[in-house]
Amino acid sequence: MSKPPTLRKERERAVREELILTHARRLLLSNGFQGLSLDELARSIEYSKGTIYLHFESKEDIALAVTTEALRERSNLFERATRFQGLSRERARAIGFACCHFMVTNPDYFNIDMMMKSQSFWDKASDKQREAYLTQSGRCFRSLQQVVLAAFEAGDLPAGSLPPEQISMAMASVTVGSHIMAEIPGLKMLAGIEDPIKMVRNNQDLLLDGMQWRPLLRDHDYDATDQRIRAEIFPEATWLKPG
Amino acid sequence: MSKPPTLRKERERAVREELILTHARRLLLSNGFQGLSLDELARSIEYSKGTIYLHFESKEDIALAVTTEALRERSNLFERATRFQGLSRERARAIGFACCHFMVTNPDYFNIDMMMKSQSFWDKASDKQREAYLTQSGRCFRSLQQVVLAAFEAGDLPAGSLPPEQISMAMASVTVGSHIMAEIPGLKMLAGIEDPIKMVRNNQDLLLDGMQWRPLLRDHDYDATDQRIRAEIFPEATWLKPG
DNA sequence: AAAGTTTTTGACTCGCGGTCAATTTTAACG
DNA sequence: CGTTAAAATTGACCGCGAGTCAAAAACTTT
Repeated sequence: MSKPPTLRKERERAVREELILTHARRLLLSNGFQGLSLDELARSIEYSKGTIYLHFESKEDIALAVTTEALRERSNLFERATRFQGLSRERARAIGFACCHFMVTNPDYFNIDMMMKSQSFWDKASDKQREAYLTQSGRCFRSLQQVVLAAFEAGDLPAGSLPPEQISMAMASVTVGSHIMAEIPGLKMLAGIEDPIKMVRNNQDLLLDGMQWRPLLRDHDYDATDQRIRAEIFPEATWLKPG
Repeated sequence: MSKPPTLRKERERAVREELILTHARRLLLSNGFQGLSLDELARSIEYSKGTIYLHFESKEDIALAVTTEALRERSNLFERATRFQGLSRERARAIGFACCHFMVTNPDYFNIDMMMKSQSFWDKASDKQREAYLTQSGRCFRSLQQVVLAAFEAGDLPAGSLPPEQISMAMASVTVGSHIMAEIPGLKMLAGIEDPIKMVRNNQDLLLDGMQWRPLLRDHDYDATDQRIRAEIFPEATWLKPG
């Protein structure tokens, strides 16, 4: 009994799965979830529709997989951010920086991600994809939490004010909310928001000041911190104007 | 030429439209947007599917109309909140209170509302419904803005820190974001959030403190303010524990 | 009560997510 | 090689649901 080429088969399978996801991402971003047609996707990848279903349980499953891929990238950015050498609030700022960088790099990620939150959507995805998504979410949250805990240890956050989890949640909340508000076309006009990223970061600053996370915005040159973050951690972030 | 009964017809038409919306709301909340079937809706209202299309252009149009109805109610709450007699930050708190009250009263509103943000959805709605939605959004925003401007006039917000629109946007952002984060089942477990409303309000407080909106949280008894808000403006808000 | 007008209908189309029997490709063996 | 067994791939097919429109019903006018 010769060793069957199962390894090669597995590799080929993985390659094809990536092919599906690559094209699915493209179609998702250009047409949205509703507009993503599995017949079109099958045509794109030059395999039949049935083959797609050897990899994914449903259309929702595919979308969740695409989202998780992006989320994994995001987690990587967060982990890089936590490694910034500096004050605790500077490291928090590095995570905020990572958020914004991800936002710029994946401008349509949030639209898909928001859909995941609905129960009916979640239900139609496979356990495997759900688990993968939660794993990546956990990585993001843990990076944030790590920085918050370090801030308490350093005495940069007033002890006993709020539990660390709630501080992490507050930071995530303001970021998500700001991003959503920035995307609404009507309100952008109404409220005169010109730069979404600037709004997100302003709101993060306000929240962190509200928590008394030292040094407060007015007591430190965070523009200089941004330049260091970019130079030392995210040199690819060309959206940050130097100086 | 006798006056034809156009007025009666118009009234009947309006009644039927309301009938459609009432049943659509019920079905939307129980089955979600995907799960809303127009055949089922037609059966519910005891009219044919064709008749529904005399009132609305598409399924999306119906969902938008349902959302706008809720948003109108929300605007009413906001306008009532602005009438609270007190310090500027107390009035801001009254709006936050209104948000939470609306959240409790319409627990599934946000899920539908989030869908509206996607371009493909918005495109399929009629101009009429789009306009109505924006009108109500504007009312909400203006209530908030009014309170912010009053705060500047009273000197409760430091002049020159941020433009008033950005302050309003920040408040809206943190509220929306907190609500979304609170709804994620996995993270609720992960971060140990027990009471979503409490989280929303905590985050609002942190943001307002960060803006230096006086009196700061620690300098004032806002629990007492809440009791007054409930007593004077929202007696129907039974979710706020007294004392 | 007949003719004209408006309102209402539900059978129909069309496109899509999802399935599975049939077909093709690949591996196994003498 | 040729043959056969197993695995992989396919695309015709199904059911469902949004949206349409010719025909029927209801109503108004003369």
